[in-house]
Formats: sequence, structure tokens, C-alpha cells
Amino acid sequence: MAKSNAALIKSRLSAAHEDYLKAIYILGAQGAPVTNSALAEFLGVSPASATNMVKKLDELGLVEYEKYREILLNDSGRRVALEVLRHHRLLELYLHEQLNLTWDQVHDEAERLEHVMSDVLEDAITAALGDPTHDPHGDPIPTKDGRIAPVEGMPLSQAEPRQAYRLVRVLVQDAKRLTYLGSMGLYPNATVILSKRSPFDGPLLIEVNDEPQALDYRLARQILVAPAA
Amino acid sequence: MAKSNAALIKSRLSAAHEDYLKAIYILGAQGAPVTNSALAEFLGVSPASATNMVKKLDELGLVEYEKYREILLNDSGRRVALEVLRHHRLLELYLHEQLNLTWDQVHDEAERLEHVMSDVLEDAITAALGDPTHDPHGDPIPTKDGRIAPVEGMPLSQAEPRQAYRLVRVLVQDAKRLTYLGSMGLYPNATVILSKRSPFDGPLLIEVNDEPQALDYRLARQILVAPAA
DNA sequence: CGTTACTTTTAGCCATGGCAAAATTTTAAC
DNA sequence: GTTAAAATTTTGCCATGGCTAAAAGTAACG
Repeated sequence: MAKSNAALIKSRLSAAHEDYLKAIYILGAQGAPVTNSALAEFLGVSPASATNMVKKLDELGLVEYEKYREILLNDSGRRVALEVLRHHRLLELYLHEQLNLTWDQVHDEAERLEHVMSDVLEDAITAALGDPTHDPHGDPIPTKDGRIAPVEGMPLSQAEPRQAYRLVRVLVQDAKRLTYLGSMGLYPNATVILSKRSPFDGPLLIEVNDEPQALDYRLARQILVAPAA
Repeated sequence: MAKSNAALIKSRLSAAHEDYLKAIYILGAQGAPVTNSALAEFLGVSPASATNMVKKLDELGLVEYEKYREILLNDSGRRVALEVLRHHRLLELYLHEQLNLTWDQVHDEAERLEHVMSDVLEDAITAALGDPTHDPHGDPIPTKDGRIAPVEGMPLSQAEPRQAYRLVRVLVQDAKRLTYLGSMGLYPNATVILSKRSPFDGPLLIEVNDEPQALDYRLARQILVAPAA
């Protein structure tokens, strides 16, 4: 019942609705409370616009929301958000693996395609990729039934010096920064060693696949690593 | 100058604008004059909506239009229309060849994807397919610089009896009818012989790849064939 | 020609999803 | 507690792209 109801709702959702739900999910996953202004800033719209849309999402039964309070996804809303996120990350991986787009090109493309992808296409892409679990940035791909792997890894900025780590995830989205990181070999599965920290949150000296590199502290906080095993 | 102007215009076009331009092109290619009501019927909107949008396209410099007269694409409009048509047919072919969608599934999917496809993706798909000339229905794919192969073939309904023909194009778009035609083997490149006509525009008796089949006259008019060699 | 039938446009409405500016509520500081 | 600052919502506006109903233009026939 809840399922068919949600299916009915879903078929009437616009790309804007989906973008808001996805944004609420992503902001929520970052820990901080999801306020209308945080949402507005994330989406690049005015706070007034966010308030308006969140009220609509509440009426559609997709979020829990009371004036001046934080926004929470309910089960229906979370399912939609995870489905859009699944589309996004499947597309990113597909575009990268099968169509040879670079990892800095895939985000923007997926951002537009994710809203117009049928179930048939989702399944076809899943099959072509062999039911993958992570996209080219190391972000976990939600499963079709709405489960998602927990966050793994720690920021490279907090790594132990002289230990070998495996790069597991890059949270950076900006295309130019991704190009730059790629040029240093900082892709998922790269082997990274933190050689030396600089004081005052200065750059890190690291080794990427045995090549020495300097890395800005703020970028290092957006790169997640795990002990190399 | 005209080119960069058009590029600026293009970046502001909505999916609706693109759909109208594509529809004007397709209707125009069918020979009949493109009136606002024909356009409205083709797109499934009211005549008033079509009038409205055509006025906007005129203001954008994409069509030549005067009240109560037929609508003509100008060079800018035709270029946009052919680009959208190129996207559509490239996508149909890609979805069919690389992702194994059936030929009755690809039209609706391409209809949505065609409006959100970047140049980078267009080029990647073109490269993956080896710069193809026709989609799975035999429709010619416009080139990137806006040229399109002329209509080839004659309706199967007008074929010479007992002659071998090659099926070159299927104008049917409806998914159910396509499924049905596919079940008879009526794909592009099939060998077709018209065995016998029935009077009063009745069904045709045909042979498809040496299998006898009955075919409705109206469908036969939407199947184009060329002499087999 | 003039009248009628048909096509096309205009006028006025609706929903969506933006915005800025004004009003309100919450939070934080005293 | 009171009050000032900050965050949030309300109000009223805009553009887009639909719609229906009414008005106007075109065409065809007697």
C-alpha cells in the first residue's frame, strides 16, 4: 500500500522535486541539521524558494517538516532520494567506464540524465556494469531496494604518517579540482602515504603510487583513505 | 556571427522549444504544409498552445511565421531541429546496440534523453557506434553539421508483386505495433516479397525472409522498401 | 458577393518554480 | 527577561507553458 502510493507520487515528481530530495539526503548524510537556508545554498536558490518547495514536499508526504525546524526525510522521501542518487552514480560510472568520459565530466552529465532515466534503462545499465557498488569517485551506489553502504574511510588529513593507505573516496565535485587531483593520480584505489604535515593547516607532503606530491589541506580533508590492508 | 548567435539562442532553449522545432521539421519533411493545428495535433497540445509557442519561436528567430500562414523553419531553427533529431536517433541506436533495449523501447527513452545530452556525450556515443548513418528503424541520422540523407525507398504497399525487396525503413513509432512487426521479422534489411494484394485496400500477403505473412494495408504504407540489389 | 463553416488567434485563466522585500520567529547576548 | 541580530517565512511579483472559451480571420459555396 505504502509502496504503490509512493509509486503514484513518484510518477508525478518533477526534476526540481527530485533535486530537493537528493539535496536533503546529501546534507543530512553530512551530519549537520538540514535547514531551509542550507538547502537553498546547496541548490543555489533563494531561501524563499526552498521554503516554498519544502512545504510542497511536506504536503506530498515526502518529508517531515514544521516551520522554523529542520527538514527530515521520511521513508517515501528517502526512497526517492536514494533512487535518484542511484541513477546519478550508475550514470557516472557508466559514462566513465563505457563511454570514456573523464571523471571530471561525468558529474554534470549525470546531473541532467538522472531525472529522465526509465527503469528499463536503469536495469540495462546495471546489467552492463555487473551490478557495481561504487562510482568513479568512490561514492557508494544505493541498491535498487534503497540500501546504501556506510561511509568508509577517514580523511587523508587525519592519516597516520608513514602508513600506506588506499584511497577510497573523493568528495570533491568541482570539475577543475577533479582534473587536478587526477593529474596527481589521486583516484580511488591509489596507494597514498602521508609523508609530512605542515603546521597551521598547511599543505601535506604525500606519496601517490610512490610519486611525491604536495596537497592542499582543504583538499586533503575531502579525500578519504583506508589502511592499505 | 550567425553561428555564435545561434549558439547563444540554443543554450536558452527549453525541451518544449526543441520539441516544437523537431515537430515542425518532421511535419515539413512529410510534405504537407505545417499549420498550427497540425503541429498541435502532432504534439498533443491545444491549437492555442501551438500558436503561442510558434510566436515565441518566431521572436527567437527560429521560424518564419505570419498569422494564419504556414510555419517554416529558417536556417537557425532547422539546425536546432536536426541536432535534436540527431540526438534522438543516435540514442535510439545506442540504446539498441549497446544496451540491448528492443526497438519498441528506444523511442520513448530517446524522447526524454535527447534534450539533456551534452556535446561531449554526443561525441562519445558517435565514437562508440562508429559514426552511424541510420537508427534501428532505418531513419537517417543527421550529421553533426546538419546534413541528412534523402528519403529512400517506396512504400511496401506499392511494391511490384513477386520482386525481392530489402526493407529500408519503418515509419511506425507506436511500441505495440513495432513489437508486432518485429515478431514477423520486419526489421530493416529483411528481405520482403509482395506475394498478393487484396482488393479494397485489404491486407497484403507477403514473404519475410521466406516466411509467409499477412500484413495490414495501413501498416504496409509505413514500411519502406528498395529493390533487393 | 454574402453567408456559413472551419481554422486560427486572442483573452483570460491555472500550476510550477523561481525572485526580492517585508514581516515574523528564533536565537543569542546582555 | 529584554532586546538586538540572525534565520525563516510570508507576501506579492515574474516567466514558462499549458488550457478553455470567445473573437476574428479565411475559404468555400450558393
